[in-house]
Amino acid sequence: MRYWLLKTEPQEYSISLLRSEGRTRWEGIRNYQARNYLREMENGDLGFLYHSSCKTPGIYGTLKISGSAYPDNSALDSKSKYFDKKSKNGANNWSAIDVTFLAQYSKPLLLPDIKSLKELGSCPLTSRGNRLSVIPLTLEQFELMNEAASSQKE
DNA sequence: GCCAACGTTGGC
DNA sequence: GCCAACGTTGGC
Repeated sequence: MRYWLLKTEPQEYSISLLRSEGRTRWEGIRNYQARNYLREMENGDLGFLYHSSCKTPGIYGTLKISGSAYPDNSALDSKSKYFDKKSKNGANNWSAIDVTFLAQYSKPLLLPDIKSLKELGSCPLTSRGNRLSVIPLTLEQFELMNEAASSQKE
């Protein structure tokens, strides 16, 4: 069992949309390191949903990985915003995976609060210039952040 | 294989 | 909107 943090911009795909849909395809990853992490994911892994590029970046809820990675066909679709002209059927560089909604925090754990967790140790989320959209976490990091998020007052 | 130019990400 | 940081591209 592994633990992950998945980034999305709320205007792109929000926690409330994931909650209403229940399950979605996590597609459009166009970074090799992030893609490699998608391929390392296993059914039942747990993750956070993080919202970036918004007024209040932070962790908004939890999700579960469903199944394992498969080809991201949006790379082949010239009408898709994720189209990659270098990918072809049979030579598609990119992967997608399904995720299932678990919970939405009543109050998100915002980035300044995450940075204040000294026990977090080194994490790509809080290191300088972080741009990775799929981030692996240790069990300890996951539990620390989950408890910090769950124990927040309204 | 180096590295400058360019594009993108993401916090502020 | 700004800008630092980073990944990718492409000429050599």
